[in-house]
Amino acid sequence: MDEISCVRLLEEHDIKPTANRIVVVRALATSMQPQSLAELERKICTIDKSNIFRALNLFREHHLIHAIEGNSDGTRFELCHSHSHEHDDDQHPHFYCEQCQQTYCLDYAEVPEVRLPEGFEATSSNLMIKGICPHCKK
Amino acid sequence: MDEISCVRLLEEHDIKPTANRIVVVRALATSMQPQSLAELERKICTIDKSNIFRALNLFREHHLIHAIEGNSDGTRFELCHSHSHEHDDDQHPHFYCEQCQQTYCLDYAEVPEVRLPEGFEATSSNLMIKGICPHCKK
DNA sequence: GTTCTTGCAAAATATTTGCAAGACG
DNA sequence: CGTCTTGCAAATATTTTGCAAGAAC
Repeated sequence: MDEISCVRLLEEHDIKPTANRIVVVRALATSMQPQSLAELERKICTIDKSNIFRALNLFREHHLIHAIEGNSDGTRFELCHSHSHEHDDDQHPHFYCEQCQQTYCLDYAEVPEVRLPEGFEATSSNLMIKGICPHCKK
Repeated sequence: MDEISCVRLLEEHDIKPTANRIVVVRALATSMQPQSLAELERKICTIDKSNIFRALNLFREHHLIHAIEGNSDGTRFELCHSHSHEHDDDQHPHFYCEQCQQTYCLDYAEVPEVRLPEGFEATSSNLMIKGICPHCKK
């Protein structure tokens, strides 16, 4: 994804496209897998981690990215596929390789609905499958 | 759960039932919800956190408890319902209340199978639903 | 000038390990 | 004795905040 597209993406989500933010979005956009703060920190050595952190929080508030938890190692982030500015309706399962610790998106599949007991109200759901990926299995 | 049952539970999983371990299992057994290390630390003020930590790790290795991730705040632990010593086939969804930060077991439901791409091999899965619980909704 | 953004440092948390003393057999 | 367990301290890792300098408007 080029710089122009990154700027547009930020603006679509009402985020002022500063130099740092463009770099962070681009790092997310060009990653095949959801990235953790630590991974981004390693990739983007020109920007301080506190600013990557702040950018991620901002992106999250503006529904540009969403967090994926349950990876064993920290939270990871990926661009929302849906373009809604209000909420993120794109929630697919993920696969976490216990060997190489990569998180893969299983975006062909849906997270199935679970009937909740009376009074519970869901806002999001997260299905994490763990195991060994093809690359590590060999 | 009384002390005798706790001892038996430990022994069934080939864990030597020391005084500390009995206290930790009991704390887990008498909790309605999965507990985090921090919560256990607060409940069990007689035992150092490093030992609670080591007990939890040991229990996990012996498939007496399993970890539940994706709570936003750290990992939580609950007794395995199945009595297998080899692996844990009891994997039900959980509900995390974003208000009170409690994790509820939805143990009436199953975590549905997701078809994985060629070469991926699953060992466990974890479905976490977030939202507001009845108690906080009022 | 006022507000927003940035980098650095450091606070606050959370997780994990080292080690010596003690318990257990 | 030798092994396992425990408590305390401290190392690590992770997440988050404070603040002053600079950029943007």
